[in-house]
Parts: sequence; C-alpha cells; structure tokens
Amino acid sequence: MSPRPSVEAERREEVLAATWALITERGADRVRIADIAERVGSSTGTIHYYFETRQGVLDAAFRFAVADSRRRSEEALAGHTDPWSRLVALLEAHMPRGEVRKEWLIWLQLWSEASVRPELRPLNEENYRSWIDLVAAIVRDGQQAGQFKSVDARAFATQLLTMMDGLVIQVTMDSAEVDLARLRELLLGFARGQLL
Amino acid sequence: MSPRPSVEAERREEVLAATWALITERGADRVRIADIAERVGSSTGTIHYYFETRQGVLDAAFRFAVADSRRRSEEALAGHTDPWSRLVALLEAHMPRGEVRKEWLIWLQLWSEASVRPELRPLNEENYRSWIDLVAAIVRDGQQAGQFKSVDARAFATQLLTMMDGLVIQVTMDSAEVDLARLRELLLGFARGQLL
DNA sequence: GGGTAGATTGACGCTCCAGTCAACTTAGCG
DNA sequence: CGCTAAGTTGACTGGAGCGTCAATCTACCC
Repeated sequence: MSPRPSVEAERREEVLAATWALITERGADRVRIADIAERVGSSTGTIHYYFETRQGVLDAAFRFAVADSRRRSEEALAGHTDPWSRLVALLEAHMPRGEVRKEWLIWLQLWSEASVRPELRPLNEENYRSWIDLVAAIVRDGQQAGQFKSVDARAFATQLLTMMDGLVIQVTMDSAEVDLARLRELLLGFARGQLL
Repeated sequence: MSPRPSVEAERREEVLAATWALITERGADRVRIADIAERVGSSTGTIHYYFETRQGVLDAAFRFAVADSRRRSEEALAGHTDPWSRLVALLEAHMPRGEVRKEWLIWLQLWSEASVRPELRPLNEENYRSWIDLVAAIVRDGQQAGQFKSVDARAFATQLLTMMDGLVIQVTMDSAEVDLARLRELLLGFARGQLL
C-alpha cells in the first residue's frame, strides 16, 4: 500500500525526476516502469514500492513538473521591482530554451492527456490561475505607478498568457513561422502595445 | 504491403473516421486496433488490410483530421466578402463547440505527439502556414479597402492564431478563467483593437 | 459456371510489460 | 548484537494486444 510515509522522500523525488525526464524525451505513453528503474539505477520493484501504479508515477511526475514551473516564476521575480521589468523577467524565465523547453513539453502532454482525463485538469487550473493573478497584479502595479495604460488587467493577462502558450507550441513544432526570437518579438510587442 | 491501390477507398475512410472519433474520446494511445474494428463493424484483420501498423492508422487519422479542418475553413469563408466578416466567420467556424471541439482535441494530441515525434510536425506546419496566409490575406484586403489599420499582417495573424490556440486549450481544460464566451470576447477584442 | 483478384475473417503466436511477492539487505535501536 | 521495520531485489504471472496467415467469401468477367 505504497506510498508509505517514507523517510526516504528523496528516492521518491529521484523517481519523479527520472520520470519527468523520460516523459520529455519520448512522451508519457512510452515511459515504462523498467525505463524509470534503469534511469534511477534500481529494480522495477523499487518503483512499485513508492508508487501503486504506473499511472500514479506519471501523474505524480506531472504534479512535480508543475511545482517546478511555479518555483521558476518566483525565482524570476525576485530582484525585480519595476513592473515592466518584472513582467519581462517573468516571461523571459519561461522562454522555451534549454531545460525550460522540457518544461513546456510536459505542458503539451499534460494538456493532451487532460483533454481526455478530466481528473488532471485541476493541475492546469491551479497553474493558470496563479499565472493570471501574477501578471494581473504586475499590471495593476504598473497602472498605479502611472507607467501602464489602463487596460483590463485580467483580460490582458489572459490574452498574453494564451498567446504565450500558442507561440510556444509553434516553437516546439519547429515552425518556420515562429522561432524563439519571433516569439519574443510578438509577445513583448503585444505587451508593449497594450501597456506602454 | 497495404495500403493497396484499393477500389474501396470508402472503407479506408470509414476506418479513419472511426479512429478519429476514438482518439477524441480516449486519446490516441488508448485506441486499440480491436476498438477500431468494433467501431466499423469489422474484424481486426480488415484494419490491417488497409494499414500496415497501428501507428499507421493513427498517423493517417491525424492527417484525415487536418484535412477536415482545412475544409471547414474554406466552407466558412464562402459567402463572405467583407474582410471583417470573413475574419469573424473564419474564427467563428473554429470555435470549440460541438463537433469542432473534437477537432481541437485532435490538435492537442497532435502537438503533444509531434513534440516527441518530429516526423509529425509537417502536419502542424502546413496547417499553420495556411492559416496564417489566410488571415494575413484577409487583413491586407481590409487594409487596401481602408477598413483596417496598418498593422503588420503576418505578425498580427500569428498573434491572433496563437492566442486562439492558447484560449482553446483553456476552454478545453474547462478553465474557470476562460469559457467559450470569454474566448470570443478576448479574441475578437484583440482583433478589433488591432484592426479597427 | 469456372477463374481470378480483391476483400474479409478470426484464431493464433509471440512479445511486451505492469504488478505481485517471497526472499534478502540495510539501518537504527535498545 | 539480536530485533524490527524500512527499503530493495528480480523472477514470475497473467493479461493485453499487435501483426500474421491460411482459409473463406464476394463480385465480376469471360
């Protein structure tokens, strides 16, 4: 009846990190328990010691990734006080390059999976809500400081973030139309036009 | 060595339509050859007669869906001449409700799958390119008619369409922040602000 | 009404893999 | 140093499901 109230929460995290990586490499449905075991250097039995089922590992890995994403946002904002700088820093921290690109791969898969498994949707909901709250708060700060135009903060935040999602998808698809530089240009162009 | 140059291309399409439906219901990775066979009322052998492998059926179903999406765009534009009407008609035709919602489910899965299987990306590329061309052309029409402001047509098209994708994702996720009405409001709000 | 090619069947073999479990190891504790 | 509980192992089972194939059916033609 795992997961037990284990002292070794570390091992659990190791498993999740390995699963996370495997998901980004080949897609959740191609991740085998044996793959995860090999990656963490254990037997398959150990994976089952920490997680009831394969589905359980995958779902936990999704949750793990979402938490990581939030941590990244908080990190990015620390040290920025000017509203526009804060907004740019936030977006910049999530540009799909390097390790962050993998984070987005998880999102693509999470959306796909959640579209047919509603029980996963709360993960998106929480994340999305906190993103919008964050951006809207920054916008209102900027407006009170007289730096930003008076747009509807929540509407703008939603437009900005959904545009970000859509642009990232195209970057991930290696679209000839949108690369990383173009993403930045279009996204910040939109923000600038609306706020400054 | 299927697919043969079969006279019965109809059967092939039946199989694809059934596969398409199953993908929207449970996700591509949960679609079994036996499920498809049952859905079209045949044996599993018949499916293999038309398609080499399971992967082949799924990929063909994705292509099938993409073609369907394009057909929908063309249909929507017929009978509209005013640029703004054309733009609205195009977007409206793809609002994620009823059957169209299922079309979007395919896209979510295609993006997810293509993110780890690059060979699928051309499907997105073609579709995306033609969308942008379509919207950019409408915008230029409107500008030449003196109805639209002089924004960069291609940049606007990309922003609009990526925002559409992102908004649809949230609608699909049953996000409390974005429902169908809100999607329409934000998307058309953006278009109006940029063009009119 | 025989011949041929296309279409269909469904049983079967074979591979893969999740989850189980009994045995073993390790670490801490008294 | 035993004792206990947590952690680990890997062989095994059972089921699932893809792809094969020989047999059968159908339609059309000569």
